[in-house]
Amino acid sequence: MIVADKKREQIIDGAIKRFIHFGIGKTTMNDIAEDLSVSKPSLYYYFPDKKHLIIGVIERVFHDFFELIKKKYNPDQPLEEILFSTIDVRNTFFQKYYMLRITEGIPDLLNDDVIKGKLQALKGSEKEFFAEIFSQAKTKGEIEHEDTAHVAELYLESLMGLCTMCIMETGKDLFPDKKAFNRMTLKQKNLTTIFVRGLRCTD
Amino acid sequence: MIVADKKREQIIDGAIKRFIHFGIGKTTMNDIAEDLSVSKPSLYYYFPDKKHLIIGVIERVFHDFFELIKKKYNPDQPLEEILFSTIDVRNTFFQKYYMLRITEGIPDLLNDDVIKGKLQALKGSEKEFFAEIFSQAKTKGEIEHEDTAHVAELYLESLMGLCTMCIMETGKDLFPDKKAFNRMTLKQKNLTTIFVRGLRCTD
DNA sequence: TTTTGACTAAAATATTAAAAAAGTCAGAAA
DNA sequence: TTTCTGACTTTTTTAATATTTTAGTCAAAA
Repeated sequence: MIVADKKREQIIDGAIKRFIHFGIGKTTMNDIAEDLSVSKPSLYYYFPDKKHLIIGVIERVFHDFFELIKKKYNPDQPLEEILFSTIDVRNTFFQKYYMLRITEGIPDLLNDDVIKGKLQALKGSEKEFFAEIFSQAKTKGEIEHEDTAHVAELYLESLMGLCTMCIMETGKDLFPDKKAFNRMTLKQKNLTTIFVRGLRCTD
Repeated sequence: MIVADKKREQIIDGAIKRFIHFGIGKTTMNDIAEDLSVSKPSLYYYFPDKKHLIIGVIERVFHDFFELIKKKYNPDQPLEEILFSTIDVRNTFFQKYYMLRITEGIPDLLNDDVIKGKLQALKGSEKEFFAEIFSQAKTKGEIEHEDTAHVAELYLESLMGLCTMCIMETGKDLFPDKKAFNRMTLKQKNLTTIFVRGLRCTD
């Protein structure tokens, strides 16, 4: 990694700190620049606009997330344990970076095509990784389902769906409290247990 | 049913028609009154305020929904078939009454305590009914899971979660198109298949 | 008991001015 | 040449206000 890239990463670090504390909408480029004791045009030297800085942040968070689940992944474990472990990692990240989600702020951040595409691609990567997990489990004879890519997609969407339900229950852009959060994790794990059993049985 | 109640139901009918077409937010009490060729105070004779008229609409829709799934429910069918049937009914209603969902309009309709309580109660009824479905399947020896109430809750939330994912994919308050809608239904059914198998297997 | 025209009070909307933030650029510093 | 900055312009948000629309009321009629 060259020096230039290092600086870029530092800016992303600074942005993340601000975003976590105040949310994307309430953070200005000036805030970030001041935190780093540089001028605003410096930021624009590394990022064409705020949107691309946000994309940098998103990429970083996902990258760290992928690193961690890959590091923790042990194909020798039973499938259920593997998935439980990823649920814990995912939810730790979810909690830590919750403020990034809050759409309040940038008007239509989620409607932006570039960001939508990026998120789509990252979701694709995650899907691929999970397809690999299910494939390995199939190779080990732990499950009997054919289309692992399809299964991975269904599984991930179900988990995310439960997560969204949890957020809606809490009430829009309120931070879900510890209790609601644990209930969500439990539900995700309960679904995982039934799901894994369902993949095991053929008939 | 007395004449008074009949009039009340007619008002709800009129409100539903408007709501379906323009959404709750864009519909005024005057609009509804004019459609029915009565004066606005007439509406207020039957409903203390707009909120209670909306509650009346919600109750009606859920009532019709429950009537239909109960009518279609045949305990002798395999569990999977029963659940498939309810998915179809649910999604038909979902599509028909989608405009009721669009929160755009009445600012914090979903944050209102009375409406929240009502929806909670109705969701509770649905949960109970599904717990009954799972209990019956258990009695028939089709599944082996103990806590049917818990299973019902998990199942329903997973389905709703997939639905929410579909809506988010389409993009906020845009009506999901036929294709996205069918994809959603398919996912819900695929999950159901795996879920039912998962309940069948003990280990 | 049910309905209404004419009313008030509250809320949504449109308008505008002021402030804040995004983004640019010529040129300095490394 | 690459990286950075002060001073600038343009675009967006925000705040303040006037205007319209809508919810909800009430005395009285059907």
